[in-house]
Amino acid sequence: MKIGELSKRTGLATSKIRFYEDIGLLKLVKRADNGYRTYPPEAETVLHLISNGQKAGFSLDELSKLLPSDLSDWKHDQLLNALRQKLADIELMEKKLADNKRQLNSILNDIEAKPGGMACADNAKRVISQMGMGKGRR
Amino acid sequence: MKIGELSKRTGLATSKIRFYEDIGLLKLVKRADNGYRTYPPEAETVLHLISNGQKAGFSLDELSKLLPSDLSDWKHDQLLNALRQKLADIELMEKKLADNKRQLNSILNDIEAKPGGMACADNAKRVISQMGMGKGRR
DNA sequence: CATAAGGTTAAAGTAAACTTGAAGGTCAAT
DNA sequence: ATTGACCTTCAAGTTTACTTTAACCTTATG
Repeated sequence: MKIGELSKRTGLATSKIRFYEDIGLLKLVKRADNGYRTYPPEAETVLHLISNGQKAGFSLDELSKLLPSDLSDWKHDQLLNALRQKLADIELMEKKLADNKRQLNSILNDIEAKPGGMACADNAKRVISQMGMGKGRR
Repeated sequence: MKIGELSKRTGLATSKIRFYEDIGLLKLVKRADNGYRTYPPEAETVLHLISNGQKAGFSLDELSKLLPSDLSDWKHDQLLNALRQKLADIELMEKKLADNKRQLNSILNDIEAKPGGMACADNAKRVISQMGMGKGRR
C-alpha cells in the first residue's frame, strides 16, 4: 500500500510515518518505480506497536532498540523484560498515589469534622509536607 | 533554605528549580537581602509533587494549572478546596496510570500467552488486533 | 586577603518528536 | 490538457523541558 492508505489505516500523519523511516524506526518499506513508498500490511502492525509503546511510556529510541525490522525476528525476551519493567514502575507509582490519596482523605475528614479549629490548617500543612511521594528523580 | 539545599533535598538540579520558577510553576520563593532565593520547607513538597506529576504523565503546563500556587498562603477555606482539588488531581493521575497499565498488560498477556505453533509475526498481529485501541492518536 | 564555593542573570544551546513549507513529480478523471 | 489529489525531498520551524555558558556578585575558610 502507499503512504496515504497506511496513514488512514493507522491514523498517523504521513509526515510522522516518513519521520519514523528517517530515524530508522520503520524499515518495512520499498519503493515503486515512480519513487512512491510502498508498504506491506505488516507495516500497519509495526506502527501500532510503536504508538502503543509510546503510550506505555517508551521513547522512540527505546522502541527502535526493541522493535526489529522484521516482525519474525522479534526480540521476544527483550521486549517482555522491558514491558515488565514498565509495568513495575507504574505499579510502584500507583502505590504512592494510593498512599497520598488515603492521607488526603483523612485530612479532609478531620477538617470537615471540626470546622472551627485553627490547629487543623497547621496540621493539614504538616501532613501535606509529609506527603513524600518518594524522591522525585527523573 | 537556599537553592543549593533545596536541590540536595529534592535531587533536582538548581537550573531545573530556577526554570520552574521562570515558567511560573514554583512560586514559593522569596528573596534575601543579598538577592539569593529563599525557599520555605513546603517548596520541597511542591517539587516532589511536580516530579511525581510528571512521572504520572502530566506536562509542566498541566501541572501549573493543577498545583496550588502558594502552599504557604493556604487559608482554611482555601485549604479545603485545595485538598479536594488535590484529591481530584490524584484521581486523575490514577486514571492515567490505569490507562498505561491496561495498555501494558494487554500487550504482555497476549505475548505471554503465545500459542505453541504460532509464528512471531502472526502473534504480533494478533496482539495488535486484540489491543482494540484502534488508531494511535496522542 | 585570596580563593573556593555557591549565588545571580540573560541568552543561547540541546534533545526528542514531530510539523510545515517550498518546489516539484505522478496519476486519474473531466 | 488541465485540474486536483497524492506523492517526493530537503530544510527549516515548533514545542517541551531543560542545560550550558558567560560574566558577575556574595559568603565562608585558610
